[in-house]
Amino acid sequence: MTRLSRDDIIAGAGRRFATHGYHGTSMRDLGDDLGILGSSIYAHVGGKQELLVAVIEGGAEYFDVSAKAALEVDGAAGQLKAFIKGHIDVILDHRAEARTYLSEVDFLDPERRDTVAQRRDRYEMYLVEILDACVMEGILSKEVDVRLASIYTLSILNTVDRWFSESGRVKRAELSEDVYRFVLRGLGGTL
Amino acid sequence: MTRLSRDDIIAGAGRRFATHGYHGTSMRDLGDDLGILGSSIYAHVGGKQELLVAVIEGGAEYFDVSAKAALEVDGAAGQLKAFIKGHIDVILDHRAEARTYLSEVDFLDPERRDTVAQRRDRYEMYLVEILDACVMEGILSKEVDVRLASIYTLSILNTVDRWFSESGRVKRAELSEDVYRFVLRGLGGTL
DNA sequence: CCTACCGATCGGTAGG
DNA sequence: CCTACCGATCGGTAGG
Repeated sequence: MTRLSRDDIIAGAGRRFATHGYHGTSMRDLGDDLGILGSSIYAHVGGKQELLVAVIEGGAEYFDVSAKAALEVDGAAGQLKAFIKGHIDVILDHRAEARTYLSEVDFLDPERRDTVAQRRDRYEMYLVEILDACVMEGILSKEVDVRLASIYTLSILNTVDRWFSESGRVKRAELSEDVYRFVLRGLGGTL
Repeated sequence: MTRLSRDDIIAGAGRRFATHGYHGTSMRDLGDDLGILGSSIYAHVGGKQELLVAVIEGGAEYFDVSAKAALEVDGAAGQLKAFIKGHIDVILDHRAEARTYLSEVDFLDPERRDTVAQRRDRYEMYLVEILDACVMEGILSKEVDVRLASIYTLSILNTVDRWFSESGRVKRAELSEDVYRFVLRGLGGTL
């Protein structure tokens, strides 16, 4: 039994926030999960809100890293494919942080919430850029509403953790491929 | 200043739950919104959980009615169009109930939560039925994974209230049309 | 990380 | 629907 690290506490908070919500989680609940008292958590972090900030910014970071990597790929089609696969990997490999990031932002203090919202907008803009590139390369028609397309795509991607199971019928690689095909075709593109 | 009805209380609860979450809402918060004391709410309902049940089952009912109406339409394409338009109308005309239904189900008592989950599965089955009909009518290919298709479609539909604005660039009728086209094309169908 | 607390707020009730 | 409460739980702190 060694002492817990700050990261352990944050990871535990992420799991609780993702399943029970920020307001549905008490410091004592969290302590129980970690095998310590609720009050002992204050030896590692300043407070409950600080935990939410850490979890959410951790989640945001995963998505940003993934998007930036996707932009490095050659060719718009490859970028779109990488963006989709990257998003699915983040959401499934970091379920707690990703879900908290996607669902609990509203409970951040107003100022921090705005910052995170901007960061999320920027992430969406990466996808818009990629879709624009698809139009420029002639993979997608100029008539495509790229803004709507990015919203549809992210709606699908952000829900994956709600139904996907690693042991299910559909495999993860197939899913990425299928979403890519669905989106590209949906926009009238050529595969 | 006349007395509030039970429905007024439930509507108020829906608004609060949708924006602040079930656990982020206290009976006193709710009373403030309604212009009464938190404790006065107990003259109308048995408790907080009963409010959540009422809001969520109200939301579920709107969706069910909409889906059943869609199934009455002639032709699979028309049914799909009606299902999509109906879902968007429910989510935008009853934002509070719909959002609470979609986001706060986990906070229902276990038994009730299972019932609601079944109801939601049944709603998804309506869409699967419609997509199956599309395959049978030759609008969609037999290779289409109808289960995945229904998930993608509902993912898009369930997120609409998060970004759509009545005063925005895209009109509601255009949106329904656009989602319909996106889905049908995405599945390799013919418009 | 625990002991021993604190004031504030929570869901809810009795009685009118 | 209000007055006047109740015990339980909340986020958080002082001191070790």
